[in-house]
Amino acid sequence: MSPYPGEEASRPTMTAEANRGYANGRARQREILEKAVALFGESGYRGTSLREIAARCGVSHPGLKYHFPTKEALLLAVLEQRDEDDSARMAADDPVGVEGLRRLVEIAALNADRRVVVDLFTSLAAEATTPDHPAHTFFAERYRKVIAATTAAYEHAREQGHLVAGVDPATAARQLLALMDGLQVQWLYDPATDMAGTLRAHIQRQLTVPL
Amino acid sequence: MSPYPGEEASRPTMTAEANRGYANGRARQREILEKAVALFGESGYRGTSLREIAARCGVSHPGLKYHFPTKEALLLAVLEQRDEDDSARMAADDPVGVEGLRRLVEIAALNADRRVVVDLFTSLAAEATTPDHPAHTFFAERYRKVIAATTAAYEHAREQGHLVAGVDPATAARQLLALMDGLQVQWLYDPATDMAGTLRAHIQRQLTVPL
DNA sequence: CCTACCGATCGGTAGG
DNA sequence: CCTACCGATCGGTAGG
Repeated sequence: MSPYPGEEASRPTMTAEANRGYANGRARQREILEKAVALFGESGYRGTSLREIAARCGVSHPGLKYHFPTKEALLLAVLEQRDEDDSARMAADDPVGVEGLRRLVEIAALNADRRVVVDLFTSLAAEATTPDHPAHTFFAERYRKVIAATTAAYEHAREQGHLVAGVDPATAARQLLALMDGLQVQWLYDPATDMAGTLRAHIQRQLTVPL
Repeated sequence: MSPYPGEEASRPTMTAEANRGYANGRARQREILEKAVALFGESGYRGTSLREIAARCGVSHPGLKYHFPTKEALLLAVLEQRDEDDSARMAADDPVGVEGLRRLVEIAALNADRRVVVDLFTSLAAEATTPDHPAHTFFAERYRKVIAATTAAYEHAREQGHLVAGVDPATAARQLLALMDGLQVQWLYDPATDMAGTLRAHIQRQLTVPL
């Protein structure tokens, strides 16, 4: 299923030596993804060259293409890997109600130590608003899903009587996620920006219980 | 003062014909800026070539450089022009208190008909978080100024007794601007997003008077 | 994984 | 404003 050679291609006739080579290949792939995250975040997708990424990994640029056949494939691999990491970090698959909102504040707090990741999503989300950008569908889908999940969290909070009267779950969800995105940009320009605290203050004003 | 030749250079010895040429030059400059706004917004600064902009204006790319000596100069001219337009749109130089907050909602409403402008600021603000980007200082300064002005508006509202207890002006200002930025990204992905309405709902919850 | 190469495109300059 | 050019760099490919 993987679109990358050297991974599945050698699997059927795998010997001990091929297996070691396979493990090395995986490590190299992780290294490439790590460097790509940093560079796509710093300079965007369009502003980053495969040669730059390859150089940071100590390989030639066709060497990089041995692991990821095109620049676009590398981009999508980067985004999918980051999404998986974030999902793992969210622990529960569908945190619910006030607990779900608390999770978002925790993520904002964690992000203050992950500039490369914040840089990545901020840069690419803005770059990919054009429909023909290779990451456009990824982000359009991502916004749709995250807004839906956050709306559900607010709805659950309302059912529990934890929501201040007059707060509309769908509107509140869009506000919360817009706030997270906007605070990340402010924080990139001014690291003194308190992302988690500012977010917490916003949510607390919508709740009847302590966050 | 202008860094662009063909504008001041010919001024001292201006004849009727040179004057007409000068007027044509100004019109051409406006056209270049207009096309540059659209392309920088669609593809970012790094993703846009001078040849693309020039082609849309029907000139050669050295022809474009006759008006703007470098790509960077063109970028800064675009940003300065947009800032002037927005300042003019804000009418009063320093809208104050609740009236100042209302102005921000009005701008959000206007922006729903100015995709190119929203695209421009969203793309460039994200791209320019790197300190060596030519627009970095512009945006860092812009955030600083806009946050200060919005904080002042909230403080004025508080003095008038229009602010709900517990709303901190500085925090509220950062929230409001983050919300605007984040909603613009959501709106670029989903034009059904109600930027002005969502913003208005947020502010209304902080006020003791109707917005 | 490498070297060597491709055509395309970039921002900028020379010279008029 | 133009044509013609520069060196640099791009993503991708050939062939091993």
